[in-house]
Amino acid sequence: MEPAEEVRFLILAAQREGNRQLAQGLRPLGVTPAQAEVLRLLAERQPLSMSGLGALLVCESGGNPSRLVDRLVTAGLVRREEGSHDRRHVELTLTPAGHETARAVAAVEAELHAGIGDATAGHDVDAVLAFLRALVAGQSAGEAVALRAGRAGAPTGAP
Amino acid sequence: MEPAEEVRFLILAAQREGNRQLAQGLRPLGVTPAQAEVLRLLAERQPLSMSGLGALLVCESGGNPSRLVDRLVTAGLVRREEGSHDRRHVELTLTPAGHETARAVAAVEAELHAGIGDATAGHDVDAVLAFLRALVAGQSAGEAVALRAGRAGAPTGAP
DNA sequence: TGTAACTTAATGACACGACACAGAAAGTGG
DNA sequence: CCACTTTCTGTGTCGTGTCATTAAGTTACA
Repeated sequence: MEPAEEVRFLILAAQREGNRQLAQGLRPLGVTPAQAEVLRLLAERQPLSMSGLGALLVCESGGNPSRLVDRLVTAGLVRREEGSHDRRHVELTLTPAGHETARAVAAVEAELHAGIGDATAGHDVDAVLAFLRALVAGQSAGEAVALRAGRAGAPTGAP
Repeated sequence: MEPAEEVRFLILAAQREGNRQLAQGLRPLGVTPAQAEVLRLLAERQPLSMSGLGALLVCESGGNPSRLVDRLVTAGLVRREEGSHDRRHVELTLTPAGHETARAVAAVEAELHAGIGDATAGHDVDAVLAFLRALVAGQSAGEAVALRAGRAGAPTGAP
């Protein structure tokens, strides 16, 4: 199997297994991995509009996460209010229950990250980070990661 | 952002963008990335049972890909026949149209792999492969990749 | 032989994830 | 003030992914 193909399949496999593991850890909290990402993002950058949230989400690269947010509103974790000076905008904020859940999510994520660190001990993480950053440079999901990691703007070759 | 977390998000981003790109390339053929994986697998290892296929698929790590195969049967690309000596088994084979589509899929994949090679030129692919293999070792999707790549059996630490 | 355990595939339920389209609200030119 | 364009959000549709359950077929074993 050619290297690029194996990279592709390994990335797919890692995403699937990581997601499955995260979903299992989050199940007691009653949220899914995608919902958890919204909660963590709001906890850090509240308030956000729908499209502002969409630009920062790594899942759901394209359009609007309306339906994703819908379920969080229904679950009582997120508040959705009309913007005051522009009624097209929506102001998304966490409810107290949402804050609580976001803290629990952070704990589950920390556990997962520790597992990743253990499984890959002895490997050159920086080389892997550089490789993956180059792979997703200039694509919307890649930009979202760059924004989240504080490497905003032009990450590699996009002016 | 802590390294393990960035690895997690970059893997998610890479999977999403890669899938989007592949889906776009496959659209003229009328198949999705998941369906393409089935076609390529059958082209190489025909015939396969439903669970045999499931064990080799990187997408859909868990159970049986019945519904995935269903659509390929409906599209006339895959034939599904009852096993002769065990009627629980199913024999999956490609139709002539399926063979034709599988060849076209291979061309689209080659294009994607070339793009991956270009985007990551100058990086140490072997280090990345080793990292990712360690990350998914012992998990079903990881085993599937190991089987497909010919590194069957105990890939890293699983006896 | 007869039945319990196991394997295999199908299916129901729920939540994504991507695309395309619809519709309201703000800004813009005349 | 009125059409026109742009921006932002909501929604329909299709195809996964995952888990749990069901049903049918086969094997093991008393």
